[in-house]
Amino acid sequence: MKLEQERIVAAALALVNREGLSGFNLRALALMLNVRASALYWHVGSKDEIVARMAKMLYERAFDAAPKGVGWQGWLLGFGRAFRASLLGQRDSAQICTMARLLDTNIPTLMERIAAPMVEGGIDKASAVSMQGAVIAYTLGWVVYEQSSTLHDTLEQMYDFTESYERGLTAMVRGFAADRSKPP
Amino acid sequence: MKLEQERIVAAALALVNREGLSGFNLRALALMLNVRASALYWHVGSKDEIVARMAKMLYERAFDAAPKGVGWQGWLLGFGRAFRASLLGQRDSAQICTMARLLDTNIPTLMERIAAPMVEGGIDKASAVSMQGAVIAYTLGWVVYEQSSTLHDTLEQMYDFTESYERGLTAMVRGFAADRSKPP
DNA sequence: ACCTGAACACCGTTCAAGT
DNA sequence: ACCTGAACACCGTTCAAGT
Repeated sequence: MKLEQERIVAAALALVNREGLSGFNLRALALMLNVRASALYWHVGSKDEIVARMAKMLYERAFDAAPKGVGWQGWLLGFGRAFRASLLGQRDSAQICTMARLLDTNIPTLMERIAAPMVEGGIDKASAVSMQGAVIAYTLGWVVYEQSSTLHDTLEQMYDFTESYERGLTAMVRGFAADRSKPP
Repeated sequence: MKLEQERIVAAALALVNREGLSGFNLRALALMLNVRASALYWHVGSKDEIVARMAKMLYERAFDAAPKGVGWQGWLLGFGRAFRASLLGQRDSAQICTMARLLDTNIPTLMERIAAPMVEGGIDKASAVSMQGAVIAYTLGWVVYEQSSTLHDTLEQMYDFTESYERGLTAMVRGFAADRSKPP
């Protein structure tokens, strides 16, 4: 039963990769699974829930790919890069994350797990979640523009996406480090 | 004729404020203007175009509200805050900006205008657009989570939105300043 | 337990026809 | 020039009915 949900989410991500988010609908999704659209409702509550699970998958991929044991600054940098890579690996992923209404049950566990490497590094939990949230927000927003069908080409000829993302990321993390070295 | 388009966009923003983005449809929008949905197509090309114009409005409000003549670092900080304020003043604004496919004609002029205060401050255009883009991305991403119906309450009890946004913003801008003081 | 078939209300968009 | 009325194809979702 859990397996069926994961099959649905995987098919949904593949469908968005092929057709784009605007071409993602339950009839086409059901067709990929050799089933009718109404059959999906046995395994999943709504289209919104599918979108939420897609977004969760993108966060988890980032968490799994991010290098561990590199200190809290290294973790912030690594998770940011891994999150961007996760998003760039999936078409319209930034839109998916933006419109996803993550389930209340998923949120605490997901945030705990992501902030854990920082707390272990000696950062208080409030600061950890706050800084982590800033890096995630920056990365998501960055990919919104990088994936924008109308903005991508124009932006690309003004600066290199990876290089500029990196500059913003390191600037932010360096600024956080400077912040924490001044107040005891 | 231009006036009609602005009336449509204003009504659309008001409708989203009342009903949310999911309740925003052309029949309801037309009703607000005492007209049928099909009549909108005389003044505007599509629903997507209306969304693009809504997003453009949000960027312009930020630009107009941001303080001028405060140096390039002050401009980055001021524009970031003004953009966040503009977004928070409109329901579901982050979603609007994310899904908006800005028209190609608007992009160059809009970006030129936003980067102009930095270029006047002695920053080369490529760096200006890059740093500006990072601040915009961070702010948009931040408000995505701040406006998220399922995340807002959980995040609010972990940290103060305004204070944490401010810490991320100043960290990034301070990092940019440190960057530029080292390489000549 | 799991799926189909048919239907429901709703949506963006088009277009002939009105004024 | 600007709008209406009616229609089109499509969508998420529900639910009785099948197996």
